[in-house]
Amino acid sequence: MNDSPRRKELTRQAAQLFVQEGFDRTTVRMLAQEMGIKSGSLFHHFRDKQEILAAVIEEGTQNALMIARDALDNCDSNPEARLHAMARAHLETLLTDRNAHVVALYEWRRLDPEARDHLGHLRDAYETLWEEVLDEALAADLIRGDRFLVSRFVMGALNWTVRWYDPRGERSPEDLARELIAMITHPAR
Amino acid sequence: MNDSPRRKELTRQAAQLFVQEGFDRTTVRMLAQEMGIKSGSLFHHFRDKQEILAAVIEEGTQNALMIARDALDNCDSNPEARLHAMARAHLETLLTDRNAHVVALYEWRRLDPEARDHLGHLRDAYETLWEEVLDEALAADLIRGDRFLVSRFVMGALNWTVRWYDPRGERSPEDLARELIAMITHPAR
DNA sequence: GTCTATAGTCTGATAGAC
DNA sequence: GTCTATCAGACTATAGAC
Repeated sequence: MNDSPRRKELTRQAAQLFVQEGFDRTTVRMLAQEMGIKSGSLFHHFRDKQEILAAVIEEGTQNALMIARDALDNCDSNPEARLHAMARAHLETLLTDRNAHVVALYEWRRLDPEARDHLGHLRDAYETLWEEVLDEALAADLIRGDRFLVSRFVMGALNWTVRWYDPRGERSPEDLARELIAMITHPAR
Repeated sequence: MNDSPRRKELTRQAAQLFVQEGFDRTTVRMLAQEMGIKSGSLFHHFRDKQEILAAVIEEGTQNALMIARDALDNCDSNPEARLHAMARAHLETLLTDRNAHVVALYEWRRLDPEARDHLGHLRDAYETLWEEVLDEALAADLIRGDRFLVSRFVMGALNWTVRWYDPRGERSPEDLARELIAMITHPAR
């Protein structure tokens, strides 16, 4: 539709509800209430409920991509540092912001085919970034295994944190990143 | 309610739909059609939709627990063999049967508080099994790290396979288990 | 850009016949 | 144990006034 600041703010609020309740359980009335408007007014900003989901997922993936690129640009160039930067960036978008990126990962299946098609390249760009960093780690013998499987196992371990992580606990996303890297890397010999 | 063979069969069919569509999107009419009856008849077997979910999750967790115990009873007693048996059992209940255990993991949040309370001990028993096996691996220096984090990372890597695994592909659950163990273990030195 | 009002559909669940 | 018929409520989305 458009990408006014207003729409951006509404998208941000929708993301929070989608994480809390799940997309299917979130009604347009709940969304409108969260936004401080009536449900009818919502459809001035979004064509339908699907479009809200697409906006959230686009926002979440774009944001994750940006933060990951930033982190990679500002860390040491050795494979371990890059791996750690990538994992930390991923966890921070999932656990600190706790919003749009979670929706992108957990509600992807709810996108209709057209939206999935339109957003596929964004998702691919993010996954490619991961695969590059993992390729470097594999080439340096920091990790061992099949590239495809390693990337999926690592992403799984990271993405599942959403289910158990307690932000009020004593572990930071950075702690988690460090521990995961320690678990899967073979120290220099 | 009860646990007749009929109810067991209906539960099995419900599990399949819950995996395919998600609990929220699955209507009682869809469930009834899958079962070959009309929607009104469904409520002769289950009090309400919630009870169907609870039945599926109970079945899925109990089955996973049974299969895991079997696998542990019939494998070598060294920590690596036990870890492998556990991972393979977990993946087989998720990827081969592709049913109730997936629902137990992915729709747990949809249980109402009473059901969650009633099924909590089953879930705990299964997680305890995992922690025992991981403790042995940690004690043997096969894996390194914090017990809590290691168990969650491993379960995350395993549980996430549901999202990308293609049963028609060339990798078996056993292959996946072997590769995951290889990734996280430090070979004897 | 937001409101009120409501159309039209689908939902989980119940009642009573067979 | 299954059926038909239906209720009452919730749902997404629209129309038109302001």
